[in-house]
Amino acid sequence: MTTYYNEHSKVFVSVDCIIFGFEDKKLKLLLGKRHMDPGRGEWSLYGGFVEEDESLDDAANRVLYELTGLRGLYMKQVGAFGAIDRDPGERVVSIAYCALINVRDYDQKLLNEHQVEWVNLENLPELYSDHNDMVTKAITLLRRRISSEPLSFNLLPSLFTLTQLQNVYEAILGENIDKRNFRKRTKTIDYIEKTDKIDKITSKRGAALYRFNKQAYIDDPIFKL
Amino acid sequence: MTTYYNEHSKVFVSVDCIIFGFEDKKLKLLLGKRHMDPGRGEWSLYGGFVEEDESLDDAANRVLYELTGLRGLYMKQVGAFGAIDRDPGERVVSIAYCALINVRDYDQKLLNEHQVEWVNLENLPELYSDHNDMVTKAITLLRRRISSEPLSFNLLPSLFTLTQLQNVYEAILGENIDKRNFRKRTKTIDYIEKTDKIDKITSKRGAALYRFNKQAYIDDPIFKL
DNA sequence: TCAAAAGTGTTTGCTGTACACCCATGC
DNA sequence: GCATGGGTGTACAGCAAACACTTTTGA
Repeated sequence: MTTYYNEHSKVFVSVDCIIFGFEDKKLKLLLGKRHMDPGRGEWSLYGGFVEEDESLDDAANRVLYELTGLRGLYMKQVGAFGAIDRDPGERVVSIAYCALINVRDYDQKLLNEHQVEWVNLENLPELYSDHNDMVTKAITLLRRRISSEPLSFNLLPSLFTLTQLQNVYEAILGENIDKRNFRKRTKTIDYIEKTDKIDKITSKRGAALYRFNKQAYIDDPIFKL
Repeated sequence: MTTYYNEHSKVFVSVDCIIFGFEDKKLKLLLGKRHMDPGRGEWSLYGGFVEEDESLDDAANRVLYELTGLRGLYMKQVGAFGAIDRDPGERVVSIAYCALINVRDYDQKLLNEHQVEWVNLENLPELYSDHNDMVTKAITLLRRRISSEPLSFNLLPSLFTLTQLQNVYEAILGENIDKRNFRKRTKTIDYIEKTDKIDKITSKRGAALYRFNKQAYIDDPIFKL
């Protein structure tokens, strides 16, 4: 039961993107140093203000596109952050969004252009404002969801080996997984399909490449890994 | 990396409260009819604007207190809703919060005073704006959390019978639970304590009253029911 | 005496977990 | 020929699910 608008104050609303990537068996985050005040020089998530003509989701996708040049990425709202003085300049409410991208899809030139880099989650620096809280919450959600939703594939190329897939789970959950048990489980999942292609890059013997059959998942959306 | 504030537009930010209650083996929602434009007369969640001197969480707690006169209730953010035209009047971004309260703690007089009522979740009417979406998301989160966090106790009096507790789970999960298996599980949970009190209201024979020992939970916060 | 809710154990199947060795290849 | 990562099966335990009858008491 809201009361009349004009008795109330407006605030800035922004979105901040927690962008996860995966490389060298490690989870990474795309971070940059702020190049404006307040907080100039501090490590920060990449964000932007929500404009009049766009929804929150649109704003998050726009910001992500500006940074990566990629569209249609997996993205999910993490939550709204609204402490009074969370932004040192003005009152800004920010909606955090979490994205999962395949590091190899990300154009290296853009790293320099936007002055961002992939930072290992393990040695996360102190971030601007409440961005550390945002990251913490995003990781909690990611850990909870990774076993019941097919998110892991977003962090990998469309063709991947079972070892790569297992490495993603180990990085996110922060624990070692038994190889035989893991592969046994993948075998029961119909839409993790073995292709006839072989990856010869990471091993001498070569490893079978698998792919995620999205349509098969949509037809029977049960996931447990 | 946000750019300068004054290039951007401010918007109204509100909170909306999804208030769950439990009575007669049914989950209920506290709803009212809007008594102002836009949307006058439509069923709606109870909400309010976020003011300059309060955080989002503070605003949600204030709104909930205004409505119920109760403080310290369980409350959790559901998410931010920000479609451009979600509010027919002005651009308003709203943060949905979910609260769990014991219906018997709620002063009946306030029902009339605020013109709200408990509505069975099963026959939920069409709500103002995107409030149905908020409710749907809140229920999804509630279902997911009820088995791994001690939320159910918030919907019950401090002393409750195991049958009442089971009824809460059945109402939230929407399925019948085997009584013996359910009670077996409760027995393994140390902080669901049997008291020496007997409830003689709902049964002739009388049922043992239990209580949730919050401190014991905090000391060993593992929950699985 | 009957209706209504409380209370109580056992069996069975399945799922999750622990565990170690051979294979193919490039260098 | 050896170092590197790929690939495979079994046994056991613990948990989850199915299942039916007795007890108490107020009306």
